[in-house]
Amino acid sequence: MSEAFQAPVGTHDVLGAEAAQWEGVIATFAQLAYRYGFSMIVTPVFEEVGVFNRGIGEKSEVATKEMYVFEDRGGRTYALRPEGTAPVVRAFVQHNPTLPFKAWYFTPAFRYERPQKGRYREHHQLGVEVLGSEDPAIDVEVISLLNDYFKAVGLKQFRILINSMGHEECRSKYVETLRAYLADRVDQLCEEHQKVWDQNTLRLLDCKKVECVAITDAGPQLPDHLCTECEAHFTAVKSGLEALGVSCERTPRLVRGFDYYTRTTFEFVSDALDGAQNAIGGGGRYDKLAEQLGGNPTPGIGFGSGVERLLLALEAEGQTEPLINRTPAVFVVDTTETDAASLICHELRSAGIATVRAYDNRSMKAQMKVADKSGARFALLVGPQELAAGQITIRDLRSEEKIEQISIPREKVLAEVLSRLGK
RNA sequence: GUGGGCGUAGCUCAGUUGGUUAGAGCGCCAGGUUGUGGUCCUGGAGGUCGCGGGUUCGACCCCCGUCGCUCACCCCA
Repeated sequence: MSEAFQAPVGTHDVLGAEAAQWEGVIATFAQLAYRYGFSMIVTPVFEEVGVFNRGIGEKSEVATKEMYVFEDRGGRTYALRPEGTAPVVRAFVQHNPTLPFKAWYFTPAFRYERPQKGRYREHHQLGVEVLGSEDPAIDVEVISLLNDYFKAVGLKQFRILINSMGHEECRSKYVETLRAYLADRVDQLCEEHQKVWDQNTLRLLDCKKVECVAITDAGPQLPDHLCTECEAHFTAVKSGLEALGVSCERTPRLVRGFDYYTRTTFEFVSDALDGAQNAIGGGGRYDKLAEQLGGNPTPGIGFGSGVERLLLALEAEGQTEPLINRTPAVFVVDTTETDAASLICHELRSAGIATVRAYDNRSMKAQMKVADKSGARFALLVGPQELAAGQITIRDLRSEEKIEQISIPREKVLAEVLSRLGK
């Protein structure tokens, strides 16, 4: 046992019933993103470290302590992506596509942290990015998409927190005011922040310690420092969402971990999940990011949503049924030791019917047991009798009381199965 | 990075104050039913008790270390 390998710390294999759930939530997202006019984008899982450092902030927790950074054999320094936005913006800058550029993705993300419930070293995100417009209608569309998505997968107990960081100027003015205010009260902060309060001052707003909450509550507030344009933008987003019947709570404390955010930021939180890891999706505007990554100034907005967290939230709400059916329609039982099963399977599969079978010439009883467990609707039986008579026996595996089973000519099997499946 | 809990069959777990061949349920395989699943009955396979060291006449049990899992802090999806 000690000789066998296992998945690295903080990573997980997804298989079996869980995999069906993954397929369901991913397919639902892809479908919805298509409806909203997004195309899929695939970018490398690793990038030059600068892509992340410049975007999410060199002093941010994620960049300083949590990135998987490595040097390749050519001496280049790369990082495994800790989040999904920066790579998309990098690709956008590189290819300069027509605007607006709307892309969705499904990607793993890597952060070197201590794993716990709802937090892993490798997790997966579904997300979208829109580049090329600062129209509040886009903010509305992006938030509405995520809202529709969570509803589509059956999530009920979630809320939307929204805030505006203002553009660069509002933001830096506010940070200055806040720092000045805090400078006189450092000793009243929580132990941890007394040491690091001037490193990333905004993050202090996110501190849950009573000391910090009390001080920041009494201090200068972010909404009071927005310029008229930023406040107008925020108001437009808010009313746009209301028009769609999407309600959200303005949360001045909502300060997200990446430096690239400007103006709108938002977070979807699940009330079915315990406090610490309750964010199931989050994002915001990043109007300066394209520039920071060497492109033309281009506003953008997007979100990332954690698949593992979403699944935890669904489970916490008691919803464990996959959104997609992955049980086969037909199971072929063959005891003739010929290629009969192989031919039937191929014929049905070619006609679009999910068909499975047993292998290794097992007894009919054994094959029937496997058929039962497969969840297939029908079993097609071929034994020496059927082979000699040119027939196939079709048996309904779902009939609970009476056993329903008839034999039909071999050449009529496809038509019979299709009609029984209502196709 | 810091702290708590836990590592016994594929899974969920028992295992008496350390005492001889380590158990159950589920799952798996075979048979009962010489061609037919879901219920039932019988039998079987499967464990170097995470790994390494120590204490002891003797360790799954006690001690130390290590690896892993898990929960929390921090941070975030």
